[in-house]
Amino acid sequence: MRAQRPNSREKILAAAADVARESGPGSLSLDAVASRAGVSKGGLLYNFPTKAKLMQGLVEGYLREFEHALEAARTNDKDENLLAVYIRLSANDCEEKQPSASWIFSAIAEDPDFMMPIKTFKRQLFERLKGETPDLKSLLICYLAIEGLRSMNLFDSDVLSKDERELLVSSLLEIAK
Amino acid sequence: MRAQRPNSREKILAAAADVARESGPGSLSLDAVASRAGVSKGGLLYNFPTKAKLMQGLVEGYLREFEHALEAARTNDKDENLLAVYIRLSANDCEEKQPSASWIFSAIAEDPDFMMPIKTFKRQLFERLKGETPDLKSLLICYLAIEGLRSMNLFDSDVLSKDERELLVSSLLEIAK
DNA sequence: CTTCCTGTACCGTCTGGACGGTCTTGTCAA
DNA sequence: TTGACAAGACCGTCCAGACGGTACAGGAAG
Repeated sequence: MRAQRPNSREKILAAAADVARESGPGSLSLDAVASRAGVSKGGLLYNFPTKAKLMQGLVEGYLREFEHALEAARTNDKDENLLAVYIRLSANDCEEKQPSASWIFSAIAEDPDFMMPIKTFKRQLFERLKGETPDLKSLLICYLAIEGLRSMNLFDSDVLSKDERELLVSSLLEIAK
Repeated sequence: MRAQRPNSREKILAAAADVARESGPGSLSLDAVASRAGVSKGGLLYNFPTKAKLMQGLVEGYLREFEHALEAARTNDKDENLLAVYIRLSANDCEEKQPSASWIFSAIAEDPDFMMPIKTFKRQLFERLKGETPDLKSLLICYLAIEGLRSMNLFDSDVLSKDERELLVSSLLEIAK
């Protein structure tokens, strides 16, 4: 299953994300992705035999990346608790002006079931956090606030100023400590 | 501009929301909406000359309803502060198992610009909250956590149990006080 | 020879929307 | 009271375009 011509899949995935962001989530057509990736439609359909597989690939890549980032940040700050690591990592993600994952809307429009891996991933993460965080109240507040931050980033909604965002994050880290 | 056959517009709007929820946001076609509303396609296009107008109608109705609900809850608990009212109202909205506004994904897929009224509305609401809430830190945490709750409801993601949700809300109300 | 692609031609389906016709309702003059 | 008439509300049909997907002939590289 691994290892076609090394980077073709990655290029296509990146192209799909770009198209979704720039042309709008509803305009994620195979032709657009193919031309953006510098690949013919036949080539695209060789790597992803169907549009559903493409979406699935996007979701899996997203989850894989997040997991890696979390583990990396974890081993970096070995003394910090998991919740704090998660807060910092998410805040970093949301720093980028680019919504970074607006292809999610394409996936949902295509079929809401594409979100299922993400949902179960989040459930597992939350369970893990519950196991490692002593105070449930603090966890709930921090987790939900981060969820809110991610949501605002995803919807490209900039109601918070930079200062406010920083104040929020530092407050959450205080609570998580 | 007002007053067609009294309730035809409302019926169509409700039908559109139903179709989006049941058939998936990507399957919100005019035919589906028309048949669901018990109206011919011609009749639908008479009320909403274009699909964009339909989406616009959904957004406006959503905002109008929310505003009314907020004002109503406000006059009911005249002594409570705005943030607490907002928290309670949002928590109530998120109680429903039905995502209630999953047509939003349809609108985004159609054209992300449909979200602009919602964005400016939220910005205004946040400004209002800032004006009426003494402690910025509390406001940020509460507002973002509620945003997170709304996001989870919208994505139909049930990582929180009922008890956890209630604990969260009571904690937020404590902070907001 | 196999793998990985390119390029093109094509098909079936769906969708937004334009269009002309139809039924209903209100208005007003005689 | 009645009949004429116009505007409003809605129906059914049709169409051009876009899209996902298939099929197939080739070509370059290892």
